[in-house]
Amino acid sequence: MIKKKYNISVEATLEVIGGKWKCVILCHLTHGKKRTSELKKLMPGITQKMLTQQLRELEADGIINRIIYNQVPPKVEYELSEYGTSLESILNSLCNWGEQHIIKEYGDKFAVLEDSILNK
Amino acid sequence: MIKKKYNISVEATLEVIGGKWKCVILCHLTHGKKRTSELKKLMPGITQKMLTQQLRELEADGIINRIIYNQVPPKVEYELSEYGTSLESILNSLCNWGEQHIIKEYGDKFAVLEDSILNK
DNA sequence: TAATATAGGTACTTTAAAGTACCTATAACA
DNA sequence: TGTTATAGGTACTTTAAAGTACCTATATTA
Repeated sequence: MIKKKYNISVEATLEVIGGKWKCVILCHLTHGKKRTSELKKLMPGITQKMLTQQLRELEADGIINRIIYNQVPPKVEYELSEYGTSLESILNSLCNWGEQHIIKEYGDKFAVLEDSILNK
Repeated sequence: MIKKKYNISVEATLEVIGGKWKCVILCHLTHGKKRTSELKKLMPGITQKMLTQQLRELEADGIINRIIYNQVPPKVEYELSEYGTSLESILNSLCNWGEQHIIKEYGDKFAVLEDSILNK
């Protein structure tokens, strides 16, 4: 374990949930455990490689659990770990803020949020 | 104004506060307004260019105010705007989570947080 | 007169993040 | 037999983020 120096504690948070995809993945997982293929459908823009890569990193940081079912074709599910749930309120706040921001910028959210996620 | 499509609202949040520096800058500004040179001291790793660039973007998104004093040498201060304060609780949570995470990973925060920020 | 402090601009380069393409395994089923 | 579904690995390439180096202005002070 290499001891890094941080100038402010938020840097440690960003190491864990920073980047383009991790918050998105985690927000989806706040709504319950998901299979890899479900996550892919929820995130049309992500590639297989990036999805697995981000999931591996989140797993390594203890944020999510990987549940492997021994069957063919393979089935794997991901869920927030107990530690991961300590991020839940932050993730919800980030989502809510985004929604309000969209409303502020565009008037209503229906104009810019994909139908797929509004019909939930 | 180009209408973007988001697959999840948190993407809108990340557009505003994502990246390596914005959360750090904003966390510092939650403790009150700061001059450019103060921010540079608080963030030894950031370059002049990145700092100004990030500040410009945050200003463009309405998150911070830029206060210009007409004097030489120049004096400019940055503060959270009224809209920016809607992020305050998120920023505090992100800092607190990071601190807890550091403690979890390293046992105590003194080992990895720079002295400069602990002696506050 | 020349140095200092402050804030910032700009062209260019480097690095890290992300993406593309192609590969694996295997049971079930048509 | 060969196609499908699922999850994932890997080498390589592209792109965007970040960094480097060097430039500006001007009142004040030594």
